[in-house]
Amino acid sequence: MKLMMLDGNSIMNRAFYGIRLFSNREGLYTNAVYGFLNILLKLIEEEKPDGICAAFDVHAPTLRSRMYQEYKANRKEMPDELAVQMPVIREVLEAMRIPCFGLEGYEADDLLGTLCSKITESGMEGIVVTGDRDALQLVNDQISVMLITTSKGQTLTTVYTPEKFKEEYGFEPEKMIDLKALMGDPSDNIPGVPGIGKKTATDLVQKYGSLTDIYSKLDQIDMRGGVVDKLKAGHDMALLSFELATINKNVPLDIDVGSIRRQPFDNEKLHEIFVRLEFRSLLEKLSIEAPVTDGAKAKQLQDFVIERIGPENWNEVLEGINSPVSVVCQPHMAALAFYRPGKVYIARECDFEPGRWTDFLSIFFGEGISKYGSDIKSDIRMLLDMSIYPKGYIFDTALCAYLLNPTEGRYTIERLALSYLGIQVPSAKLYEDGSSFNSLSIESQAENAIAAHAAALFALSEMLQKLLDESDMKELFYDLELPLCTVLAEMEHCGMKVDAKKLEEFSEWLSVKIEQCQREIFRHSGGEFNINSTKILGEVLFEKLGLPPVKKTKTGYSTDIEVLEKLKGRHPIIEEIIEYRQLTKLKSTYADGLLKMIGDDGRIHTKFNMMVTATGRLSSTDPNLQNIPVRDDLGSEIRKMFVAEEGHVLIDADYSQIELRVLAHIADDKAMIQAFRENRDIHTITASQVFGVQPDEVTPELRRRAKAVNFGIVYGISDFSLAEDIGVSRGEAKFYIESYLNHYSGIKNYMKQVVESAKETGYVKTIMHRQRFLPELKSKNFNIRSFGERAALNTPIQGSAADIIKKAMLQVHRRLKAEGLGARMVLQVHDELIVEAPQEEAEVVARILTEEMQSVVELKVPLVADARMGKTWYDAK
DNA sequence: ACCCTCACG
DNA sequence: ACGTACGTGAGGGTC
Repeated sequence: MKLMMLDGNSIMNRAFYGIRLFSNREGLYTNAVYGFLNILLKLIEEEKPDGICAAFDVHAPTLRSRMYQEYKANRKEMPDELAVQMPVIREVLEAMRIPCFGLEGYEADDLLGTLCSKITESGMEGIVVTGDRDALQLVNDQISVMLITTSKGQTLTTVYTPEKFKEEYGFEPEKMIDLKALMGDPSDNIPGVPGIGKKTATDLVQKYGSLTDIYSKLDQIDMRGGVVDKLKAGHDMALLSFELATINKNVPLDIDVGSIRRQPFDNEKLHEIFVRLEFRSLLEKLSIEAPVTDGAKAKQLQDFVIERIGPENWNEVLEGINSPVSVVCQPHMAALAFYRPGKVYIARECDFEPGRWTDFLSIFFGEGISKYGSDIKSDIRMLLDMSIYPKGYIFDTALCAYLLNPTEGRYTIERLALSYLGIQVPSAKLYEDGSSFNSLSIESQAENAIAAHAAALFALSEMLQKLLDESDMKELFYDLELPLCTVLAEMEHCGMKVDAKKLEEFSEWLSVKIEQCQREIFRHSGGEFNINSTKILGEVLFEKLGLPPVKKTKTGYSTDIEVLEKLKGRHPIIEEIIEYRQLTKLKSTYADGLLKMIGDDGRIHTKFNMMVTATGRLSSTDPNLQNIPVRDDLGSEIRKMFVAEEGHVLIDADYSQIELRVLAHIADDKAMIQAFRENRDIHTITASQVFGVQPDEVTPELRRRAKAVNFGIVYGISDFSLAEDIGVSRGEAKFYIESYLNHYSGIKNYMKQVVESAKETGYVKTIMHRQRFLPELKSKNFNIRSFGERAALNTPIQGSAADIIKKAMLQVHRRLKAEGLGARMVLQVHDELIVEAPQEEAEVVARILTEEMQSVVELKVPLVADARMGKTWYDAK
């Protein structure tokens, strides 16, 4: 009979600090609960205990706090983000039928100690799980202690048996108390003997035994560093700390340890809790199904028949569709399922004659059939790749859920069904692997899974449409985001032409340079090593070569560009490393990275993601074409490899200062509005105002500083960071900011007002009503809260600029189509649009671009866009 | 899986 | 007194 005893507070603490902070959609922090459960589930699996229980601290004066009043006063307060999770874990443990103990006036330690002594008496076995080394004093032949540590995000467990303890510490487990008495516990603010650290304390206990022994043999102690004097002086402290470190094993706790047995979880309750906490992976791991009795919705969703569509009946079925259906497409489009209330139809390519499949798809994806989808941009892209031009999509659950809360991360049918409907649908993996779908039988898992997804998608569409109707984002969704799906799908489908040969040559040239550079580095360091490893590079620079470490990271020496710049001139190796970094970055990420992505058509087809950013921007992946080098000469060579098709040109149009213009508009700042209306150089004007000189007296250096201030304002500035950035003193930076805000008083007011309003409502909005929730603003943690404030300031600016260029994309797309041009939009880079156009359309297209980009919205300042053209992206920029 | 570094707006 | 600018994605190393 083995009983596992959890130190609730301690494990929650480890979990909290071991995992990055996250919360559910309601802003309830859940990371510690999540981490706790992962640890617990792993332990249950590995240790297979017969019984489990947990002990918690109860807020009340404890014996320890009475003994040592400073103890309580000095003890670090539990952060609020963790405190709110304590009742939640209690609730979860109750649903798992794991008894929790807490007793006023006693700490969890003491309860565990008492349980252990009961176990020892009754001849059972016990294992204490905790993150607190104090508990090691409980180790004996029947009791082991599992110590949980988190290091670099990994959770490690070490089981201490008497043997293991002795091996590590060199004395018996119960002498742990004597050790603590001498060395104290800095994390708990227990003092120990002043001047005696871990090393000396361990030596003392090993050589002389218990605290009593040590003090009775003081005259025999032969150690350096005035140890004996320190012991004499700290005697009282040692006695007090001994008391504090001793775990009470005789708490009045009326429990029969033998009766604590594992019981089946209350799955219904767990399901309810996990849905609320959004612990989808745990639901899956524990195979907890939704309670079927959970209302009509769940029933309706399981209440459908599956009908196969084939060559013989598809015409008839499609003709009978007169209301929206929800469609789930399988990757590669070898199969699809669609739902109308009560019925799921499944169509598979393998059931159709060659060529007939696309006929079917063309009709199904025609205007006549209204469709709900999930991530329809991807579906449209797939269809375009099959030369089908889909129409009739009227809703997208993923996109809608993203608008409702853009910081959630993923918006799959599975996840949305869980959080919006409280329903578990089978994993999409069952049908997403196309190869298996073609070989399955009617009742197979994959078929049921895709059908269940289609059904859930329908219910989700109805629910999310309602939520959208209640929001003020209907227009944003139906007139901007939804139509943009087609535009982006077309851009992905079209792709950008790349000169593979030139790119390969560049890669080879880089290889040669890298080798030279590497040789130089090895020569300077006097040996070979992996320059890519920051760990080893740090050792070489700061230990072997003895250079001064400028800055540290969490895990060691920092070797980033800022550090290297500071070390420049102190050793010739530094410049070589800077060059090496530049060359290898270019080769691996850009030259070789892009070469891998060139398709059979000689073009690169990036993916534009609409549901990633917190602000409403797009992002680009596989490959990322939004971060192609431009800021330095060698890097921008890459842009020469992006070329226009034969007889075509690239036209690149970008907004001038869109974020500052948006800021001037939102903040309604008279001075900045005027500057933009007069079409002045904003950084020069800023410099003139902040530094009190005439505009024509603004030196390049002053303009540079003003530019940094302008950027800083947009990001939510601090004097410290601005000082770092432009290399002036903090005081000077502070003066710049104050001066700036005095001249731009509208911006000063805006900064104050937007944060206040966000704190009140919990969210911020863009000019087109895109919203972002900021639960961070409620945090008691200064850093988290400050982050929330900067995000509150920045999101309306960055997000409104994103709204604007998205609308511009729709208008440009429509114009190009309406005017029957052969030009195609191929790329968007946040404030920049790139179009590939037949040579003869160049001038017309350049004009369309600037016209449409400038006219999307009427702000208090003009929007300005400039277009350039060339055979390569380099030339067009 | 996470960290560091570095590319972009 | 805190710790230090917003938003992204990719590659290579480490554990």
